Amino acid sequence: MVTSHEEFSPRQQAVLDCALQLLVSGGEKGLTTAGLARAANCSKESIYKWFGDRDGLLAAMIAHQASKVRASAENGHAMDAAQFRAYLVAFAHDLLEVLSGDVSLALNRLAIGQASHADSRLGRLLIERGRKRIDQSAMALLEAGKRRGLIRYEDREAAYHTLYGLIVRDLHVRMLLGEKGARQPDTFEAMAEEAIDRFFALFGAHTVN
Amino acid sequence: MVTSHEEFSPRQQAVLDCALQLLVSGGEKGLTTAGLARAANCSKESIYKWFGDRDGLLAAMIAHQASKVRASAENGHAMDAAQFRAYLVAFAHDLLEVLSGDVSLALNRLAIGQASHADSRLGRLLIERGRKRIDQSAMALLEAGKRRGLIRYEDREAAYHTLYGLIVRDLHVRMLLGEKGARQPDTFEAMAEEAIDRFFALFGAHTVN
DNA sequence: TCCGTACCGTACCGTTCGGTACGGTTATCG
DNA sequence: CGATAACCGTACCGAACGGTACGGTACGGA
Repeated sequence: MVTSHEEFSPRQQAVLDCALQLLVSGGEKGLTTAGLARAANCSKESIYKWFGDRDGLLAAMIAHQASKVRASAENGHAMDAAQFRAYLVAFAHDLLEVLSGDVSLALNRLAIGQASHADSRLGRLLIERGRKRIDQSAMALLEAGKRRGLIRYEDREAAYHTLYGLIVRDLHVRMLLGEKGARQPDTFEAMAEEAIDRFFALFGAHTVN
Repeated sequence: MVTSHEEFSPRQQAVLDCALQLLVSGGEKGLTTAGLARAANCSKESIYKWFGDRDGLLAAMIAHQASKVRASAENGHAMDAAQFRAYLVAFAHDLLEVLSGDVSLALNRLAIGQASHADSRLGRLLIERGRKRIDQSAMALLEAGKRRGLIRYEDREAAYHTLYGLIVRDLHVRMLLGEKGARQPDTFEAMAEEAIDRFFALFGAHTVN
């Protein structure tokens, strides 16, 4: 049983990467212990020794994937309005890129599929390890913008959730449902710009409210 | 194979309702042909005769559930700003109620879980039969508001998607992931009001842009 | 009354998958 | 060199599930 934040050996990480690839290509039904053992050139016995059981393997996959992305903690320096806006656009663009990624979609599908019968352990893990990081960095950015008088808001969380909604809309669910029209990364740039425009219209310091 | 829009006999509808209940309580793994036959007091043979195979059953469940909700086609009469706003708030509230419903969440989880390996047939069915209706009625409402000079926008779809994002934010995905904190229907009213406030701030006719 | 139809309940079959056990191989350490 | 440990590949087991077949029953129409 993988409890909290143990690190995995390089060999185990390779197996986890292989498992992620299998999950991406074949969905949950495409990820079997026998198939993983064959694809990763390891034995089923090792898989069970390392990860306990299948649920442990899934949890380890989420933890492993989450450990790959590092939070970008910058914007400590002074920034003007244009830079702040550029940061927000970049955040929006990155968010759309991340959410539309193959591995992200596969893991979210997996966790959502499990959410009904198995409590929601994977779902909580996914939110805790994957989303919280993004939320924190974005809210730090918002806080910096407010401190410099570039935006104004009462509730930081509410402002962030509004920003998120303006950026993502219903794209995430549509992509999760497999709608191909929703996955066009070449449109993300324009969508990011538009979302940030609207965000400034709502929270910009120059507006009336 | 259930092709397009055949209707189901009362007996078949009862079985489909039973299947939905099973899906809600146990997730996809909780819905087996044997279990459904036992719960619905019918034979497996009948299930296969009626719906072809398991996929046909799932598709029939989506079609059956979608056939329950009828589009509310009203607001043909004249309305003032307050009424228009009330309609929008009601739409937002209804949307949140629908998306947080047990059956809706279960079906979305099912379709999302299948989206990876089985093309995305169920996903397309869910969007086509469930969402399109909501989208159309909401956009008709927006159009009526624009015609009366209560709001202004260039692109109807863009305005609607923004409205959707302001209302739902990331609540849908969080509920799909099983996060309990996201499902608090007593907060939907306030969320709907806030979302519509922001929508008017962006698209209201009295604002600068 | 007889026949066909639709249906139920159960038994059955083949497959797949999670999980375990075992023999063989490599490598590190004393 | 001998021993212990880690690991691979394969075989194996039990359970569950999708799908099919069959006997029994109620009903409606000729």
